[in-house]
Amino acid sequence: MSGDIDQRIMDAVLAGRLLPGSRLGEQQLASLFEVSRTLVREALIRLAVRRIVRVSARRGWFVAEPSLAEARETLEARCALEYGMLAVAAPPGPAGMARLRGHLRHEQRLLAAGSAAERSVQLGNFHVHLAEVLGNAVAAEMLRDLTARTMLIAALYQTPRDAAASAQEHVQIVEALAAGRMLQAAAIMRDHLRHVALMLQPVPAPDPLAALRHALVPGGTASFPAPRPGAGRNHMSFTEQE
Amino acid sequence: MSGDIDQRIMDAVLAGRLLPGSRLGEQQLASLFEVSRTLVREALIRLAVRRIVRVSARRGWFVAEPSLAEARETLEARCALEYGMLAVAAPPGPAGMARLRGHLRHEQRLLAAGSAAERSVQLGNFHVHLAEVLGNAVAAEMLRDLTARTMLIAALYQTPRDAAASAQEHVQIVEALAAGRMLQAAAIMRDHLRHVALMLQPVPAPDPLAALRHALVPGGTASFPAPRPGAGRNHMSFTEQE
DNA sequence: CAGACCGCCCTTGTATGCAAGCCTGCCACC
DNA sequence: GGTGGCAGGCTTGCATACAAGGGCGGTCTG
Repeated sequence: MSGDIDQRIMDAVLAGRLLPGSRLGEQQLASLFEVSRTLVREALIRLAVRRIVRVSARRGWFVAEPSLAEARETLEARCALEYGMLAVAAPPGPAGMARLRGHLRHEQRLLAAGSAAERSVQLGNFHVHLAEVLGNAVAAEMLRDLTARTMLIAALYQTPRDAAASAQEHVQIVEALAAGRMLQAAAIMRDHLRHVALMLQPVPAPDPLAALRHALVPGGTASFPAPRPGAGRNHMSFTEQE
Repeated sequence: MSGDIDQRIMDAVLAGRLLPGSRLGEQQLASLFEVSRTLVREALIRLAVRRIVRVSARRGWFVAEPSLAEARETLEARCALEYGMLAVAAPPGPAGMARLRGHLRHEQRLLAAGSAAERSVQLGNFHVHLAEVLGNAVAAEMLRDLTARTMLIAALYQTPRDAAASAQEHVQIVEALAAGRMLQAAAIMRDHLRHVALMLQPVPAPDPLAALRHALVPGGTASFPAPRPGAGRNHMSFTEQE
């Protein structure tokens, strides 16, 4: 299949098994998947268009590391899209509401007993499902990519935000939807995403040069670029399941 | 360069030199650009992710022909995104306003003397520029693709809508922005895009089997899929400029 | 001993070769 | 004359071979 390898890599990213900056060697992946470099390369090209990976010419492929500015713009774009989606759309029908409520139950289940990665993924999927329920597959697809990028952003910049708080805001959105108050739902969504954006921390990761940099530049923090977590280090841990 | 071929093909699509359904043979393009099939193929793969082209396995590559349902969803997604973008963002600064006004002048110039294709492209670019002026490059990039897809949609379904009307609505949006009335601007944008959506005509093209289909299925129109305009026919007309 | 230079190795970039499938047009047969 | 089958050619799909470039380590020199 065509999108097979894409999905395998995507899954690993979403599950946090591949962190931002992880190296993705073409030959390495080809051996792992037992195909030629051609198919791996095509998959990586597709993922690059979606901004999940990036290629540094003749150096290698890496899981994307969105800059802080890009992170903020991504969340702002989500804010615009999802706010507008709710403000413009008609309230979902009973079937749609049932589906959303089912997803909320799923979220609660994972809050009680689930890995952090699972929780994050499903909290993101809420937004995709919402778009689908509102009848817009095109927006849903855009959100699928945007939420995936949000996972990378969270891995880089997000302080351990309480997943329960996110889930609670999802509940409020669904309640507003149930009452047919689309503008209220939109407003909650806007604040929800802005909350996430406000939680972004400029300092992305433990920095091996932190002590030295601090000693040399006690006041400013912007003089030296800080390397990404494990940039150049190999985070590969696919843990194939078969 | 990497995105070189992509852009050449994209330009041809935007200019209307490549219509929806046009065949894009790998070897044909490779000869034209004087590269191997590899690079052409990679470019086509990238464009496929962006939904500008599609591949039918072992049959060939074609310029995308969005279905009517997909067309409506694309416009609705744009509606959501652009409405939300305006509703959520802060008013642009003086430099941004100047840039928008400059683009409006450009539109007016093309209305007076410009090809239909040029007009359409620049009317679409207004939306991209707007996103950039509002400080969101991520949304701008999404809109770049969405407006391109809108060109394909227009080629398939749009009745000759007066370009002047669109341009006039752009003027109104910029005026609202200048007054700092973001919600008003958002509302105009929403209606603007809904106007376009309402103009979509279910019948995409002359259908050589229309008589036969009508004779066999007088009531329903959904039993037989209708072939796209010139499906299988070759619309290639790159008219290289060099 | 420190620093700079050089060469090897590992990476991606590009082209090409071969395999597989589909469409079309011809031919034989009914 | 019409219809079914078959084969050839043209298409993409995938693998592999080769080219080009950068990083790193060793070595040589000051």
